[in-house]
Amino acid sequence: MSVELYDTLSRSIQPLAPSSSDTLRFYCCGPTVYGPAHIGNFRTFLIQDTLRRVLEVDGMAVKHVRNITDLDDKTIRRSLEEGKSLIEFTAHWTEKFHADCEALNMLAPSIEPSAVAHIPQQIALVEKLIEKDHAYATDDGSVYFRVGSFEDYGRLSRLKQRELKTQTENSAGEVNDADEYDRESVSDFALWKSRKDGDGDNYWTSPWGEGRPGWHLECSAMVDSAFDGETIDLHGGGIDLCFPHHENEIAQSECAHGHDFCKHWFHSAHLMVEGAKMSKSLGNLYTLDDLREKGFSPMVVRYTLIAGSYRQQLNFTFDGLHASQSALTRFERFAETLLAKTGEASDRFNATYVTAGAPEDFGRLAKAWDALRTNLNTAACLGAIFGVIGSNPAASLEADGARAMLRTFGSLLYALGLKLFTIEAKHVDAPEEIIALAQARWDAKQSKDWVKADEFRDELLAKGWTVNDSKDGFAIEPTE
RNA sequence: GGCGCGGUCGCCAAGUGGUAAGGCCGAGGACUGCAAAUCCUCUAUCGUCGGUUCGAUUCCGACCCGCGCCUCCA
Repeated sequence: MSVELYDTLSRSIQPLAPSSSDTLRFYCCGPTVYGPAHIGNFRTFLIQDTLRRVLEVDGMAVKHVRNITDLDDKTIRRSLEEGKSLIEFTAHWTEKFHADCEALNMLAPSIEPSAVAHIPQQIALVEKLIEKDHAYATDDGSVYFRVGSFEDYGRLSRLKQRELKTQTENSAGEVNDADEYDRESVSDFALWKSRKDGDGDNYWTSPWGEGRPGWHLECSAMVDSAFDGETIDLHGGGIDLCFPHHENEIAQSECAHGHDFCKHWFHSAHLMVEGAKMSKSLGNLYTLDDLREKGFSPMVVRYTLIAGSYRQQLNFTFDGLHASQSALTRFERFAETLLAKTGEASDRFNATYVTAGAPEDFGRLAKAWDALRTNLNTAACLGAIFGVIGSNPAASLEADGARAMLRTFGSLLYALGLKLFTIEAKHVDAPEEIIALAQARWDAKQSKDWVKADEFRDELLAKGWTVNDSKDGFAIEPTE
């Protein structure tokens, strides 16, 4: 059985396989680096990363390309506001993005092209489209794609050209005014934007004058560049990009090359936060750092973001985050139980067992592995793993059996991108006074003076500290 | 209006034409001086109404409700 995935274009689940060569060509629309990425962005990137890992464990070679959008209205505006060059500004946020990706245990893409580094390719693509009469320059030096010249336009999102042309206002109720931009049709979109005052130094010379590329064009050019203009096998992105971004990518690339742009489209649903649409004004737009400050480890965030069906909206809540934390702890307990049988230490678990090398037989965890290969059903996979954990399989295993199960469990964790034993403990240093109180309580406890010991505990509690005992000592932490 | 997704236990969430995985929370138990942590056990007939069928949560139809996209938001 190969890996199967829902395809937006055919509206059906299709097996994934490289069309030519033996490597799957996989392109993802990456982040716009004008600030820290939020968890909604990461949900999409994490799902893509998880799919890539599943393919890898399944034995398929994948060329994974994810671009950096460093040239658009937002990056230009923000960099100017901060008085930085575009390069300097976007380099900073690209670096931050990389750090977050690493924390979330995401594999680095095979190639990570940037829009600014592909200006000549973008200009060449526009020239080709003008040559073939699919694009036209306007008096102000902009170039537009002539949507009416591409019969298949709207195929991906199932929007009919006729309806697009007659649509006179957008969802915000703003009028789509064709005249303002000198476009032939309101549905025509910009390939090249002529230089505006607000662009600062961010303009390039082109056959149509100074200006900069349009956003949609960037992806088409980077796909060409990374994959030699060949048809790609799989293209991913958030569902919001389906129209118009991906529709426009298809139009540009197919009109320029005369062959299919992409075979299989992979769209992930959006994230809601506490039941509401994520937005800055609601104050529910979280970054990874926000959650870390609240004490949630990146692995807990990853678990939360991939635990639900990727095609369904995920409602991100702090309840959910806590649930993930508990679930991950149970994974760790399970691993520890098995490790106890093999006599290995838990700190070697990730390096030894969490690898892309798949066992021939997933044994009792076969159901969990099959779930991942069937349209990336992470929820069913996790459920199946817990089903096995609940049956306490370690009880009847000797060292060899435990090792085999650790290997299959580890492969699943690799595919899910989850590392165990990495949860960052909240470590808060207690003041002297608190430590003294806790020590006094411990001493009272040692002399079996329970009344006194409890008094000390109440006192600590009143001061906001909780004390927990273990076999040979105590730990204190701020009460939640 | 167009395109699309969804309504399953308090919360989250799989799934199948033959009588519902799993996680969290909660309850009970074990352990512990008491707690905490951990372990064990327990909790649903699947939005409404029709239809198809021996049998539907799963297929079809209608309806109700929630949500996303519809020109540059992952």
